[in-house]
Amino acid sequence: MEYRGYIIEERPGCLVVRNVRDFNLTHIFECGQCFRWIKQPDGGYTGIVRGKWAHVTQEGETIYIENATAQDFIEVWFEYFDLGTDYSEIKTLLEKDEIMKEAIKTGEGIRILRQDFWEILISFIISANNMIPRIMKTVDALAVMKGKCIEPARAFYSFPETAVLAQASLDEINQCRAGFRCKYIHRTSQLMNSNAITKEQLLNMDTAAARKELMKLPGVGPKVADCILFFSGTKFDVFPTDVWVKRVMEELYLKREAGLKEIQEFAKERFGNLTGYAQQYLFYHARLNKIGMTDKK
DNA sequence: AAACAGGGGTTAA
DNA sequence: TTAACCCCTGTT
Repeated sequence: MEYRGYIIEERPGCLVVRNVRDFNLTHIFECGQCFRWIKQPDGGYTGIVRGKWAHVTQEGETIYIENATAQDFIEVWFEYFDLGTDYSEIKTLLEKDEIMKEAIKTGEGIRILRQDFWEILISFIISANNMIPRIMKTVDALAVMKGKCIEPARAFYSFPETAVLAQASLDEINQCRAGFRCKYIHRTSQLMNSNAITKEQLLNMDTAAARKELMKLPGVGPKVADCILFFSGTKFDVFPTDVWVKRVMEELYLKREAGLKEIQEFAKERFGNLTGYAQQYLFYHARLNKIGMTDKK
């Protein structure tokens, strides 16, 4: 059958999706936006989304989603992989910038996953001053501790519900080994459980206000707030500026050291309302090619 | 082998 | 504006 431009075919235990463009599993899963997809020996990735696991592989413009049905595609995967968005159009607009053109060449198959707001919030609190393998371990530890077991044979656990984390004691949260971030997880969970902030509220604010609102949560500063807004599909004109993005902007664009505010204003000027996507291509490009790492402290 | 640096920032001073 | 921060891995 056909669904919104994609040809989908149900096979036993597996879904085949054709006509998938601007899509590269490595670019998507290794560009730092998600923490629950693990590369497998067959080159595919196994991940846990909305309480269900899936294994995804790709051959050209065809993707195979193991443990998914056509109905799952319509209800979950189409949106999750942002398949309704034309990334060719985004890239064409950004490629007018010669530097960006290079960055896009590196990560041409990046797509911004539409991830769960609550899971992204906690995941990016954990990401502060941390590295990806450890963030992944910590998120998984939280899931094992407080999520639901969805596949005993492979120890797959869903991300914990807000109410469950909110009820956990700080001592319990500490067992996920997130260190000084545990107290942020603890307090933020309680605030979120009493609906301190909802995604719907943020959608109705402008980006600056939404950012400010998120930063009221413990453990959420400017960078983490931008990541939460972007990777939860709430706002797209943000420019999450971590050390990599700072370095790549300084090296390729500004040619000097620059502050956070300066970089973000420059990005807004240069990339308009596509700053989020621009940031993601730059981040992936900078990390893969270690741009900005030479002779910088 | 034991010490040390530093990591996809935030907080508190 | 700047140091401390949990934990862990990779480096001296």
